[in-house]
Amino acid sequence: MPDIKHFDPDEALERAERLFWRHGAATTSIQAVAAETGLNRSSLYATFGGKRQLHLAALRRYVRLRSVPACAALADDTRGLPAVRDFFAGLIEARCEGEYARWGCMLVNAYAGEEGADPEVRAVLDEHHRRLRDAFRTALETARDRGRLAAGVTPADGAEVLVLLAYGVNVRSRAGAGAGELHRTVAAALAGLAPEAPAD
Amino acid sequence: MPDIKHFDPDEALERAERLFWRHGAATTSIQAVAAETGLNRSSLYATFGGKRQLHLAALRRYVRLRSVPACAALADDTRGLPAVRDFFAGLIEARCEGEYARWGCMLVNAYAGEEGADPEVRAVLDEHHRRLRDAFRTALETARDRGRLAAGVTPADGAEVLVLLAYGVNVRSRAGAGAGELHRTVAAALAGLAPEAPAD
DNA sequence: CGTATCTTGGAACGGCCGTTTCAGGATGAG
DNA sequence: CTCATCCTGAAACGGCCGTTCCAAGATACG
Repeated sequence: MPDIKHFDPDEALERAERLFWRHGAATTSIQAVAAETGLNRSSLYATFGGKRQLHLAALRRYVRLRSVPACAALADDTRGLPAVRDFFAGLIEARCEGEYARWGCMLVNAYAGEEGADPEVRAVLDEHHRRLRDAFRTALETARDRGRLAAGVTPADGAEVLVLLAYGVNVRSRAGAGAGELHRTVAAALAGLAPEAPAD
Repeated sequence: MPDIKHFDPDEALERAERLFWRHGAATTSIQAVAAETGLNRSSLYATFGGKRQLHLAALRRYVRLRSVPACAALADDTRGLPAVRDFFAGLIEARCEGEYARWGCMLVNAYAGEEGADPEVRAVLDEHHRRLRDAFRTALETARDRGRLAAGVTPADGAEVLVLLAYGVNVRSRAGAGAGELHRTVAAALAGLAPEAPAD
């Protein structure tokens, strides 16, 4: 039997993910990934195939471990608007404090970069957009069914608005917007979704 | 007397602006700008000083000729919410149709790229953010003074929400979102700003 | 026309890019 | 232990990067 890998591919991928997330695909070199992981370039090429595939794998890891769980938590939260409120609270926290502060969202960053032209990247971005929108819609449908959604708002349209709002939060947080400012802004936006006289 | 420039610097800057806008700073080379303008690299360096300064100059040109006029039109429009509605209509049109379709906003693109780490770039972005927010606030104050703003909304908070919404539109349009979808979403968001029973 | 001054074209710089190649070392089945 | 198999490290590839340098050309004053 052959030799076996001397490192954990997923741990290396996580390091690559962070570099791509923080600095973007264009300005992250294979050299930099090799330095960060402690691996030789040959091992990276043997494992992932090249920069394009490595970036895609990192993007998909980000979706799998960060975007999907957050959307699932939102979709599974049966409280209606409070679920939306907590989703944004967690988003702002993650974007403004801790290890990933001011990194923005890796997917939104990719939207704005040249890498968005790649069809496979675009597919990942579109899939994420749908997932987040559907999670918002589920939460808004719950709110509506309980009479806790403002009269003029449909869950479908409201969900699209909330996705754009989330994109805006991701953009602004990368430029250093404070958590307090973002919390306040999101609260104002969500206030428009609740009925004038909240039932609780 | 010396020789005189054999080209129009602002025309060259506009070509550079378009390249940076569409492809981003990291993936636009001086070579590419030279090819696009028909100029030699020496002329570019003699006129603009280097890639960093060229990119900054292009960014500032974008602000001066595109962002500032749009914000001024919004701030000078005394109709209140209809001014906001028309601002978004023009934005979506520019982002989805015509020459610059699917280029997004050069400033929002810069937010997401590595170039956002540059303090001078950040200053341009912050200035633009304030300008757009203040224009929105002016429009919302007008609406409020005429009783055409929903009860729970303050102009200051509403303006911040609208800026995030605009950022979201810019992000999504770059990924190919349709004008119809964006118009619909923006309309839903703006509906939340108007009083339940519109006065007109 | 001569000349001082600036622009221009083109070559050249070192350096990093993504990628490939290959010898040598590690592995585990037989 | 043998050996086929795969992995690793290091060197090398051509190519493009941003930038600098310099000779040749264009210009407008005297």
